[in-house]
Amino acid sequence: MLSKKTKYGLKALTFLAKVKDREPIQIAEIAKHENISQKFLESILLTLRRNGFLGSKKGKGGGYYLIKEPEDILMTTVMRVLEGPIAMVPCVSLNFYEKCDDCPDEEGCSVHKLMLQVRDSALEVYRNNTLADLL
Amino acid sequence: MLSKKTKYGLKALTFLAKVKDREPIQIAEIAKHENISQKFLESILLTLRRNGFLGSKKGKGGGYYLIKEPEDILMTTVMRVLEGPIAMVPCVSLNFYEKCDDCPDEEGCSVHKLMLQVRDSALEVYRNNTLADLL
DNA sequence: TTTTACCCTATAGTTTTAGTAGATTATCTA
DNA sequence: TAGATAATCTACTAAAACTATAGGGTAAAA
Repeated sequence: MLSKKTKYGLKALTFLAKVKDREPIQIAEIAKHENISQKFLESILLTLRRNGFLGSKKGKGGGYYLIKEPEDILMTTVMRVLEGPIAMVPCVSLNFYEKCDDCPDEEGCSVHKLMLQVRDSALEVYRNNTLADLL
Repeated sequence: MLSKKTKYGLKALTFLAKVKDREPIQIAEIAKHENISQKFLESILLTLRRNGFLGSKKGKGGGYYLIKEPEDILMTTVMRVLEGPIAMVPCVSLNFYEKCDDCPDEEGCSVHKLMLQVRDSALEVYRNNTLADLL
């Protein structure tokens, strides 16, 4: 299942991508427009800022704004930041690899075999989609 | 993330698919061979039996055995039984569809758009793999 | 001094991953 | 045929992890 964190994060990004002249939008406004718990959204926007997608401005007239062009925001990056590994199993993860402790033979593992294909197919989708494609 | 339930279930299925003449294998043996908690595996095998993948036999010489040919066991079915919906969001699920309560416009939703592609790509993988392909 | 993002903590709820205890059924043996 | 044994079956419980959200205070910008 996609976490609400990711869902909300994606919605916030697409919302901000539509804003004219990238002027700052307040958390409250995004939350209201997208039906998101404001406090939850707060933490999501924070991680999006820390990971280089958004900029922020404090005080009156402040808020969040996109600091990249939507065309340059790949879904692979967004998903990894918000949702974590794209692979469904650590032993087939490119960026978060970990050996299964219960599995002696990775090459002979049926789960490994299947999940490798699933990872590749998901990866292809995410690589072929930028934020601009979702608008 | 893939649940351990699914992971163990897949491992058990591939293990049983390799058994000569489909003779019954005890839970304990599968659990030991695949490093799985026996009691947990017990409940997994039960749902696999209830869903028509396995047969069981009680008493001495009893155990579980495959009742279909591995070539006839599609991963779509297995995944839906063990893991649940293949879609990451209910609003793009074929078998478990549900409307998002926070989302007024499904067609205009960026998450919907993206997850539809992810679902289709995953579905293609699962459709192209039977249990036999994992051996 | 108001407005906004920032930061930390707590918590209710849910899901996952088991573990415990015993009932039930089939087979084997005396 | 009776009883012992071997296995699945069932239900309940529980610990742990994760998710989603709320509260309250701090810092910075206007």
